[in-house]
Amino acid sequence: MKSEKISELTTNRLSVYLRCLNTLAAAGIKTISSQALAEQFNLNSAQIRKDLGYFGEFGVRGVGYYVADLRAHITKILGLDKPHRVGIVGAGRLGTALANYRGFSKSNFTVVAIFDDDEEKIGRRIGEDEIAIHNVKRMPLVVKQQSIDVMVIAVPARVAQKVLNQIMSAGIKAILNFAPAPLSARLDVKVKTVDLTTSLESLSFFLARPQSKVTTTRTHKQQFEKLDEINEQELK
Amino acid sequence: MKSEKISELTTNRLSVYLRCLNTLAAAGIKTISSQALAEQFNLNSAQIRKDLGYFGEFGVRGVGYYVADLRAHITKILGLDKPHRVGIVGAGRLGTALANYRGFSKSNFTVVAIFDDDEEKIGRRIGEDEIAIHNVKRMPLVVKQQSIDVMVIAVPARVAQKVLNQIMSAGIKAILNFAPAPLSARLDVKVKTVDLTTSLESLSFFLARPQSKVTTTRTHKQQFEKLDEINEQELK
DNA sequence: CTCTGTGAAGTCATTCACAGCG
DNA sequence: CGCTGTGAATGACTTCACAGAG
Repeated sequence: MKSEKISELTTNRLSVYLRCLNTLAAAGIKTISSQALAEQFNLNSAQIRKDLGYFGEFGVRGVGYYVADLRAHITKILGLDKPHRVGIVGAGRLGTALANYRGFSKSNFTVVAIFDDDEEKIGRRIGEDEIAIHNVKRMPLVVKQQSIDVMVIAVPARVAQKVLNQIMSAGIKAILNFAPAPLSARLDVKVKTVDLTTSLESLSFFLARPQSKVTTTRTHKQQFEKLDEINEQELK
Repeated sequence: MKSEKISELTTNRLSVYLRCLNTLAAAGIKTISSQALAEQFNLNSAQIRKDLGYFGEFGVRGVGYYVADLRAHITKILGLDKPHRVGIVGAGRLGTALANYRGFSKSNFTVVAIFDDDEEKIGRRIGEDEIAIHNVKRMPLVVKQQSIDVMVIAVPARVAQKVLNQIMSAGIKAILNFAPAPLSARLDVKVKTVDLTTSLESLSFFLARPQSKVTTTRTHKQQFEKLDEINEQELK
């Protein structure tokens, strides 16, 4: 176990490995080698070993990794053994869709509050879980009361920096940003931006020049494009 | 103008530059140097010049770039001068939220169809634009009729690969995937995955070890974290 | 004299390849 | 003997630094 700096590329991949292990565990597979794992999910075996190597020695030489064991380790590494409580700023379409999204719960994330500045919306409750919409001004208070540790920005780009500043003032250190805006944050605060506009525009570039193949970032290429093995399943 | 391979990191940044130029144009600024652009938006001036350099010589030495001119060039490079027609597979919460999202239109994207396999939903129309929900089996037909060139996957991970195969069969070459699943695609098809689970889990990792600073991918660091210049705006 | 465009250098990430453990 | 863990090699991306255009 070293104390090197861990790249975000590595943490992203750990999340992917965890997902793969979940699939394997569900299939009843008890043990797997880095090679088998790599082949099955289009990854690189050396990279798996290297990524895991930053955190310890979880494998057994000559055998591979015990699925349940490795799963527990990665869960711990990613801090998913402790629950996270999520707030969403912006009760628009995206914000409410995210509030209702059930996919987070598997990873121990629960949406517990929504914030907005629209008097019309404040006080209402959203979705089956009846999540309350609070006045954005009460954020510091609600963050404390509800023990929120992750905040999602789902507001227009125009006000994103202001909202980010409020979130930082409320003491939040981890933020998932959906606003297509360049944001500045303190160094002790982590902002992860998901930019749908950029994603689409990048796809548009690909369409605009089908001849000159765009080089995909290697990680993604491996993860998502298996060389030619087109596995055309029947149309449903 | 060279004919090198363009990295996806570059195309992502072109999209960001375009956004910055839009802001500048709106502010009435006619001309800007790579340095000024970099400072204003937390970018690196050499990288801006290098990125642009792959496509031509758009600047004027001693002056910088003409905002309107560069904007037109990048728009053309990204293929945003031609409209794109988008289909969404999955009429769940995420799919419908995306169908209603107005942010795409600025970039010349229009959502024209939704697909689902739920008989309850097929035939209905969604949102102000009354976008029809089609049977996913009719995808090849609707793709042709509506000239769809970009498809969004907003279905559960379980069926994502199957849906991707159907999309590829329908002749689509550019796909934005929201399903948290490892997908395989033909090499002539571009799949861009937006993985909310991985994003959140990566944030969780950051929270789990605040001591050892995670090294952010440099591009993002520059874009989103301006060294210490905390600009604490008043709470609204 | 300023700022672009670009080789060269530097930094970081991935893949190779193999020593050595179980 | 198979597979991990890891230095060494390769490759990709970013930043530096400066020649030369305007």
